[in-house]
Amino acid sequence: MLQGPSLRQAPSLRPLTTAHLAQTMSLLELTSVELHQKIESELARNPALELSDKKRCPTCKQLISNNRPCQRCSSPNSISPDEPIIFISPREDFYIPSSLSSDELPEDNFTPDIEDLPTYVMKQIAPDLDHEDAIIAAHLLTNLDDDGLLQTTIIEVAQFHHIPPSKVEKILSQIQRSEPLGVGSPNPKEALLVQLEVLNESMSTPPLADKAISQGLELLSKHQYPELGRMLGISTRRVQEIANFISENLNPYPARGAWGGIRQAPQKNTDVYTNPDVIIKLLTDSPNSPLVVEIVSPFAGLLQVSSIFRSSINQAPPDKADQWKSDLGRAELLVKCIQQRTNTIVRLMKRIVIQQREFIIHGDRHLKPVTRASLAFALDVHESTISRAVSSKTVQLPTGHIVPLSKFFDRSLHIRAALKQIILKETKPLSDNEIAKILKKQGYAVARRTVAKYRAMEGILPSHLRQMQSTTEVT
DNA sequence: CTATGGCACGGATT
DNA sequence: AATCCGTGCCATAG
Repeated sequence: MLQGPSLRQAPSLRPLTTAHLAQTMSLLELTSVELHQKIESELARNPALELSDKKRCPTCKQLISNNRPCQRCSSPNSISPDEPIIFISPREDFYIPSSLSSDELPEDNFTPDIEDLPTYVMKQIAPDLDHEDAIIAAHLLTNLDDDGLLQTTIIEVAQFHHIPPSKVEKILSQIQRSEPLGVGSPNPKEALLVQLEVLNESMSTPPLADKAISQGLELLSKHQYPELGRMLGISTRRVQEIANFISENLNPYPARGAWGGIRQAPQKNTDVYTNPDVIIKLLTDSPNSPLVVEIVSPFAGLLQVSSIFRSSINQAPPDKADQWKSDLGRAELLVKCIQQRTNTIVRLMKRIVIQQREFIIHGDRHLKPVTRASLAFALDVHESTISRAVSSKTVQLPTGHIVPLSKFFDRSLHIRAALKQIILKETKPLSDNEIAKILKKQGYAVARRTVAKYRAMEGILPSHLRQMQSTTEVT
């Protein structure tokens, strides 16, 4: 043992702190779903961990220790318009398997109540169907999951009704083309393809986007853009554009945008388009109302070290003593690190939400370019901390769109939004050079080459191909 | 000749 | 240290 100069801490504490740091870091990178999984597996393995039985306020889901309503809900006067309301939502109810959820799922008063999905869709297509078709449609619609994806197969339905699969297919494609677009698709991939196809009728879509989805969805969701680029024979940047377009305009889980639900069990979790980690809403319809920021943090406040386990640590059988001890340490560490993770995210989000209020409410054009580094400075944390916290997390905006948190750090988003407007308002197709000039007038000094890049990123065709296409409607 | 896309370089960002 | 992004230069298409 070295006699180190520092006597401030017991030697055994040393590795604990570094482990602590390391784990905090790695936890920070996890999305809420990933964290949820980790906690669950840890709960199953580690007897020192348990979930407390604290109740949560039925309206705001904050933890409450007794039967009093939580302060936040009982004193709504304390909110000032500029201060965002931030709270941490365990949301564990959404992860409960369907057997329990059907009747125990509490009202979700963060999303507007709408009629249930099957009837909503049925109303749209009913006029086009005869009686027999309607029965099939109903059959299909009752087999949707909460994401709006089909849980049965075409063959199965066809056999059930003794009709050719092609007929079922036809009806299904009608369903897929109604709102929410892509509903009834058997998988996210097909949902995306349908959406892309329909969208293509009204606006320009990036070339090869269909191939990227049909052949490279795996790579796409893993962000392996260079890889995918090679596969399709296009540049990485192109792939990036496609990916942007998809996350902007398409939704692999058709019902989720309108519905905003969080479910989804062990599927692939490295996906941008899955459950949000943060949900931002307006408290009221007024654009001046404060923002409500819900930070999804699985089991927040519920996970704790079992006090029974802790107090009986001394009575451990000799052969198990080490094991117990390490379990206890592990549990304490995990709880602490999760707290820290949550704390970091809360501070981060608070700052972002205040800074980017305009953007959140009024859209892309109002995003203030802020680098992670400057935010790190403001929050007095290391840059890498911000990077980790931002990477791979997603936010649901008041519009219902789920976007990557990194969108808040897009340096050129506001310019691209301005560009989109210019194109939208143009009467004759403007060349990149002309667009660059207009942008310059608006205060965005960008090179003509850059305009071309932005244009491509937004999936806008070059001027000579833009000619006749917007004859549909202009108001 | 003009408009655009590819490639590559250098500086900023992570 | 690795990656991203804006730009300039050049080739190609119309």
